[in-house]
Amino acid sequence: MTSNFIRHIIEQDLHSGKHAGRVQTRFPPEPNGFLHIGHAKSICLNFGTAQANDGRCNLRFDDTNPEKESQEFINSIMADIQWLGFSWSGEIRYASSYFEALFEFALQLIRAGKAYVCSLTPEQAREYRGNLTSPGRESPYRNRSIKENLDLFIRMRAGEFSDGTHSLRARIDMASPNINMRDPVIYRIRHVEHHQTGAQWPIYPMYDYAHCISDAIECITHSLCTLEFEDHRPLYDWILQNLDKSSLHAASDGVTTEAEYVLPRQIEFARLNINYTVMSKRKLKELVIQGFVNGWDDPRMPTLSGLRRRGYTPASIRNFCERVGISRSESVVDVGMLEHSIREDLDRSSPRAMCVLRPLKVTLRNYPQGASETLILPCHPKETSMGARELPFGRELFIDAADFEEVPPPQYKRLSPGAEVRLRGAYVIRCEEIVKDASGQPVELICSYDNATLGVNPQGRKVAGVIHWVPAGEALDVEVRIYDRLFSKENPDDKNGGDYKECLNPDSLLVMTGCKAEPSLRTALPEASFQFEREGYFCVDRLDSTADRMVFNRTVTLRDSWAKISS
RNA sequence: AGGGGUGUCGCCAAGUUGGUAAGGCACAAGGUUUUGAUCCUUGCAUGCGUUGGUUCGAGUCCAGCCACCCCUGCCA
Repeated sequence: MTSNFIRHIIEQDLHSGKHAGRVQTRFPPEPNGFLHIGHAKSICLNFGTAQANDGRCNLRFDDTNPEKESQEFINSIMADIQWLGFSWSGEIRYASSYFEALFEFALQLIRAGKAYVCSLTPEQAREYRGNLTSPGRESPYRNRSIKENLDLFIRMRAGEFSDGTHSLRARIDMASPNINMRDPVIYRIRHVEHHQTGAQWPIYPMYDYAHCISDAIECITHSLCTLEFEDHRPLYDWILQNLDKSSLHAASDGVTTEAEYVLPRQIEFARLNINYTVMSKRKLKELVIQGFVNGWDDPRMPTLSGLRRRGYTPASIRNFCERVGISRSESVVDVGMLEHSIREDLDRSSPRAMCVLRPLKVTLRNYPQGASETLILPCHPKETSMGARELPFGRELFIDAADFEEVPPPQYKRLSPGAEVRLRGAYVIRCEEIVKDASGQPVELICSYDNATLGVNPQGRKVAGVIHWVPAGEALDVEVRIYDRLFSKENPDDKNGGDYKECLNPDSLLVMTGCKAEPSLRTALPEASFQFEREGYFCVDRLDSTADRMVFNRTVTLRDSWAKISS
């Protein structure tokens, strides 16, 4: 476990006794889309930090903008977190369940002269805000009396005003070089139903206002978020510091005594980027809505539900996140790192099987007509505890067309005319004749087998190549979906390259039908992973696979040093 | 032009009082192997954005410069 700056901060806090040894984090998604692997980094960080320090981690839906949110997303987020292997502390939290408290705190700010109702239109407000280099101007409503502000704000809540006519603003500093401090809006009027609170509220708090108070209510000690919120930290602190601390404590879930009640600290870290994919919810949503992929859980998507369907395991994703680390520098992680993580896990855990993607018939002419035998193959080369499976062997087989070359390139170890190759777990065969169709394509290989080579190497010669095969009669007809990266450019977000959708990889999905799988696969359950020997890791599609038409998704290929040599 | 950040090997990333650059991925070369897989061994930054300075000694301290990222939603 490599160290990082957040672990350092927590160690220091633990050492100084800042929170009396307490570590409380939270994962605060907005339910406006599916979780992706970038969220996994945050989940692992937040839940992992709590776990490592005997602390707790809440799941809190940051649901302050009902227009974009829905219960469907809440459900998927909960499922994904559990699938990843984490469990939140206590009940699920919602920022919306703090609406009443949030309203009371707003009243408190107004009474202290720290907030006012502004009646500028959104357009005017933008104009008054100034820009990056010039300061803003104070709103003409900035000096309304406390009494008037109270009256107006209460009427806002009562639903007397239409959307956008008024807003509640924090009274900070219109000349601040930090634009977030130029009297930020903390409440807006929105006459829309909320997925949790229904039609109860015509006003909704803004993120900056709701988030810090929600943290304080939940007695969060370390509020971990991504770098883009760095500029918001002064506002986060301002709001909490301008509220009466004992009233915050009173509204909190009461874990600590008054003396121990410490305000949460926001700490930012760099978000995860991976090459050959996009990581913004907006773009992922666009891919779904415009039909470039088949839903949020399309196996090509970097969403957790997509990765799951692709065959990624929770452990592989957790290991990946650990490997990538936490820092404050923006970076782009090579997708090879993710692939390494899943290969590492699946190599250890998945049983081996054979499946021929592009069947080429092989007839063993010296194998007795009508005869057959049953071979026993181990399910894993190292893990003997995984047992063995049976495989029928006979005169007619299928091998993969990719394992035969009529004119073999240098160093070729597979089958070619006159050459010998080992059938995995079975005999050594020699290719003696090629049967071709009208166009000259090989359709069948007539071979001989050496019946002295079952389980032993041939005498006096070395057979270096080993290829996979299935029995022709008993093989299962299956569909195999070959997935590749969704984008063909390393950085789809690169503005110079035009719209990110222009570099979608046209070959990101290849559906192969008529593939031949060994019969032991018949009982494979949805989501089960296998290594199809010499091909890669595949899983049974959890949604589309049926007993009479099994569907396997390619999770990732095996490392392929031959591909490097041969090209 | 203002504010906030970041720059250590092709990609991530450690480096906590200045003492002479962890680890992972990738890559390369060997070895084992009935998966050209796995596994094992070895190699891979006299260099830490850059230029100066302080010091016996600097990735770590100081100053200047350069590059890149974020900020002008009543989004989060």
